[in-house]
Amino acid sequence: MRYRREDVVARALEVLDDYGLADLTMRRLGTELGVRPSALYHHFANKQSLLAAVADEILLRGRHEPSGAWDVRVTSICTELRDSLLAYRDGAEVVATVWAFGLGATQPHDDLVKALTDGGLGDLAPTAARTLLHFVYGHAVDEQTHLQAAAAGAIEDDVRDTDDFVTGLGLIAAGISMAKAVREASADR
Amino acid sequence: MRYRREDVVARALEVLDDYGLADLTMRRLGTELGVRPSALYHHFANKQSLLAAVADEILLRGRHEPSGAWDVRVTSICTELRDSLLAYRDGAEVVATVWAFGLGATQPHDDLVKALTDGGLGDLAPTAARTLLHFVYGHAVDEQTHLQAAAAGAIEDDVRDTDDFVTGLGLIAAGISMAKAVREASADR
DNA sequence: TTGGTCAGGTGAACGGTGTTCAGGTTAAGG
DNA sequence: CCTTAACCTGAACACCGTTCACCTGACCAA
Repeated sequence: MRYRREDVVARALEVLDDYGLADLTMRRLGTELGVRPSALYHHFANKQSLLAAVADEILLRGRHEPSGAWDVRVTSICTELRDSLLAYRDGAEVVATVWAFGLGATQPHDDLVKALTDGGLGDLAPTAARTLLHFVYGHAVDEQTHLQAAAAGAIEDDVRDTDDFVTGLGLIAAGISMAKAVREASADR
Repeated sequence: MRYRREDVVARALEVLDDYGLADLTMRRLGTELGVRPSALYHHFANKQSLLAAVADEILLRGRHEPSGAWDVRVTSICTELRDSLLAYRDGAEVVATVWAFGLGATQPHDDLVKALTDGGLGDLAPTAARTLLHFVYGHAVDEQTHLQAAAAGAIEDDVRDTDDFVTGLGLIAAGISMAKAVREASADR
């Protein structure tokens, strides 16, 4: 059986979801495909590139074209991003890492900057976008870590995480509209 | 030469700062101390425990007793936390990881919850604290990653990171005071 | 039909990693 | 002086990502 790059990514995503990031090794993925690990280097320069492709695939599968007023767009981008991250085991960590290393996963950032620019945030848009992203990634990683610890029986679960996310996001959204108001007031002088 | 636990932590912090997290291996640390790697397991159950101790040491060295009005206290906790994280190479990643895994580094969180509770945020305090922490950790990891990439000549540096931090922190702080105002207004009914 | 090209895969190795464990050594205290 | 406990050794185990020379089979042009 011969594989193409996209086949490898799809199988990697399955391994990730079934066994977790720690068990997503080149050897494991090779075994899963019935192939020596070295064969994977025909499709990816290194493991980081593989993970970058996996991250992009996670985002692609959960993607919705943003629409509506700028502020509801911001909220829905963040909420749907969170859903995407939580849809696969360790998805948050994979995507956050790839994004931090600048190897991909730029779609949510770009969408946010666009929505915020449309909202008249001006040169505050990139800062606001990164602030939102840091929150979404941080919260999702936390939640997924605790979820897994709870599944392993280490701690009891905390079902109020969704409320917590919505509340935290609302806090930042409020700060952003306040900054927008200040910006517009000073432009009126 | 025989060592105590704190000696090992101090040396680990030096290795981290000089060579980075990737080179902070049990073998490397052992060599640095003139000791076999297995000797380190007399002081720490595993590498994660070692890193947890290193994280706590990083926070301890940069610690200032928070004082003043609740809102300036929140700002200064976050700013000084950022300074602590950036004071050692890969410090942000180490502390953020340890915190995410729930193995330690709880001081900033506890300080924030206290300040926010004093500020009358009520049961919103934990959520607000985590929102702030996600921002500070995310921002610091980003900054440190890019700083290192810039030092390696991969990209040009971005000196406006401090402004970016202050702006982002201000955004969340504004959201928090707004939430506080809403909370107090609804309490007046 | 033949022959060349090349994406995809093999097999073996290299130099690392965290971790375990039975046993040795050394400093401190009764 | 002798015991106890903290500290350390040496060797191994089971992994990891990555490299490289070589092989294989499908496809396509002549």
